Parts: sequence; structure tokens; C-alpha cells
Amino acid sequence: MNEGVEWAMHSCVNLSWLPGQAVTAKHLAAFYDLPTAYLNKQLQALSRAGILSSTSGPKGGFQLARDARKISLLDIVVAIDGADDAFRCTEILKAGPAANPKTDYVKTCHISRAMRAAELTYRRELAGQSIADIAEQVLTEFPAAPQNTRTHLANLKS
Amino acid sequence: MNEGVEWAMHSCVNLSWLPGQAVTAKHLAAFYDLPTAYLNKQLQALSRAGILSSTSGPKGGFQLARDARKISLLDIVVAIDGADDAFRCTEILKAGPAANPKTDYVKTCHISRAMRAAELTYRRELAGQSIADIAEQVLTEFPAAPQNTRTHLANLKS
DNA sequence: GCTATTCAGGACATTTAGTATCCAGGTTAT
DNA sequence: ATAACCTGGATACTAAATGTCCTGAATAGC
Ligand code: SF4
Ligand code: SF4
Repeated sequence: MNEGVEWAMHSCVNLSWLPGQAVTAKHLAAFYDLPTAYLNKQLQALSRAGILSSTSGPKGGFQLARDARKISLLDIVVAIDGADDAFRCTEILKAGPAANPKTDYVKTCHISRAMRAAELTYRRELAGQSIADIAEQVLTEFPAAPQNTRTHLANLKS
Repeated sequence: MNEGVEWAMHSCVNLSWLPGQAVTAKHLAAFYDLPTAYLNKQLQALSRAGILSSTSGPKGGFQLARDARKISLLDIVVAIDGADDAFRCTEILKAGPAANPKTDYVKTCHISRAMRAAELTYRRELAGQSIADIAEQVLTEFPAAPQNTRTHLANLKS
């Protein structure tokens, strides 16, 4: 899985501590010492997916485009890593004894179906977890986290 | 995910139609028109994992090392694709405001935990499906499948 | 208007992982 | 002895992930 997924999730949690405030890609990158230009690409992907909203110009940056409760971990995975399944059925059955060009083996093959079923449970689990859920868990364990994040970012700005 | 997983699963189902019979890598490859040497590597991995047993020499080949009911889809995925999670926590928190070299973020980070939980449901689903289950489903839908597989292989031998 | 800041995104370059081939060595049935 | 077959290392090729750079467009502040 693309490493940017991790960066994106962390960045979204951080942004959830700063509602309505635009944060530049440079600052989000400096936060975890990530390559700015590359993180920027991931943020653009989140923006295209409607998870973040961006504003150009000075005082511009990124912020959550909607309530953190409405942003699931699956949303982020799909935005960064694509919607493809990990298991790719290449329909090798087309060369086997039951070959039939008209058959869609992705749907009929039982192996393909079993793998797809597993992926669906994976996605269902991720869809049930939102950025707000994560933020709430962090808040419970580390009540100072939001303030720490804000001051850390403020120090970067200096 | 490694393409060999699909080859391996298909090959295992085929082998389940021929219990106690050794089938060469060449024939298993010809069955679906796969690159022999490369499929051979996957079969070796299955062999090292104890899923297949191999015999050298003429009349040699591969066969299931244990009852197909005891071979789960997860066993095959792990043997071919490794046991690593798709989501790799690179512990970027170590560069953040709460940095603490002693902390194992893989275990403490809530994002890491959420992703791990999803992977576990994925694995549980795959662990619950065996090669025998797949073979049984195929048999129900296509009662002639085992015989077709055997004759197809026999024709390749000629 | 001018300038500095920032996002948007295409064009690369680099690195890593997946795919594929080949060969030399060991095993075994005939 | 020979031919068939697995084992595993070495190597090449290809695709994908990772990372950098540069141009262009938007915009806040002066
Ligand atoms: S998973 Fe099923 S449909 Fe896909 S290539 Fe394998 S056998 Fe064919
Ligand atoms: S899993 Fe959590 S702790 Fe680990 S690197 Fe990702 S965000 Fe940081």
C-alpha cells in the first residue's frame, strides 16, 4: 500500500484539530519531516477526492472539506491508493479447459469471489472508522494533543 | 498483491482433483499457459511452506502436502506474498511533537491500530476458506470439472 | 499594478518491487 | 548411464512507487 496513505491520515487528523484554518503543504510536511513536494501530491489527491479543500495564494493552504465524522479511513485509502482490489484476477481460466471468451471469470470464478469477499470485509471495517473517531481516541489518551499540535505548527511558522 | 497468488490457488484446486498424484511444474504451467520457470518458483514457495510436497526425478512433481480442507486461502497468500500487512507504519510520529524514541508507534498509534484491525478481518475471512471449500463450490456448479481437469492434463502429457 | 505566497499539475529522475529467464547442481525412475 | 524433474542462485527486464523540479494560475497584501 502507498506510503502516502499514512501521511494523509496523519495530516487529516492534524487538520481536524484546526477546523476552518488553512495549513500549507510545507507546514504539514515539516510536521513529520516529510518531502514537501511529494506530500503535496497526496494532498492534491485528497483535494480532488473532495476530502480536503484548498485555497491558493498567501494565507492559503489545505483544510478539511467536511466534518471529520464524514471522512472515513476508506475514503482516504481510495483517494490515495486507488479503488482497485489488492487481488487482481487476470482471468487465467481463459487458457484452461473450461475456456469461454464470453465468461466474466472475475464474477463467476469462486477463487475470485472468495478474495473479493475478504476485501469487502476489509473495506467495511475501514469505512466504519472516521477521522473523528481516530481524533477522539487520541484525545482520550492524550488530552493535550490538539494544543500540542497547534503550538508545534506555530513554532514551524516562525 | 503478487500475481503468483492467483496461480497458486488455481494450481492447488487442480491438484485437489488429483489426490496422491504428482504433477510437474511444466504441466501445471501449461494448464493455464503460464511461464513455467516462474510458476515453478511459486510452487517452491508453497513447498517450503509445507502446503505442497515435491518429489524429484522422473514421475516427480508436486502434490498437496495435506488434506485440502486444511489448506486455507490465507496459507497460500502468506506463502506467496509474505506475512506483511499492506499498510506499513513507518512511524512518522517519531518526527512529530510527541516524539518519543522508546514508543512503539505500530502498537500505540490509533491509525496503525485501525488499519491493523481491518487487515485482521481480511485475514480471518481468508483463513475461513479452504481449497476444499473452493473445490466443492466448483464441483457443485460444474460437476464435470474434475474429469475435465484430468483429461486436459492427460492431453498435455501427449 | 506589483510582488510574494501558495496550490495545480506535468515532466522528469531515482529507487524499489514484481515479473521472467537461465543455468548449474542434486535427486530419482527406468 | 541417462533423462526427467525439483532447488535455488544469478541475472535481466518491466512496472510501480518514491521523490524532485519547473511552469502556470490564483490570491492576499501593499
Ligand atoms: S481468480 Fe478465478 S477468474 Fe481469476 S484468473 Fe483465477 S481462476 Fe480465473
Ligand atoms: S501508523 Fe500511526 S504512528 Fe505509525 S507512522 Fe503511521 S501515523 Fe505514525
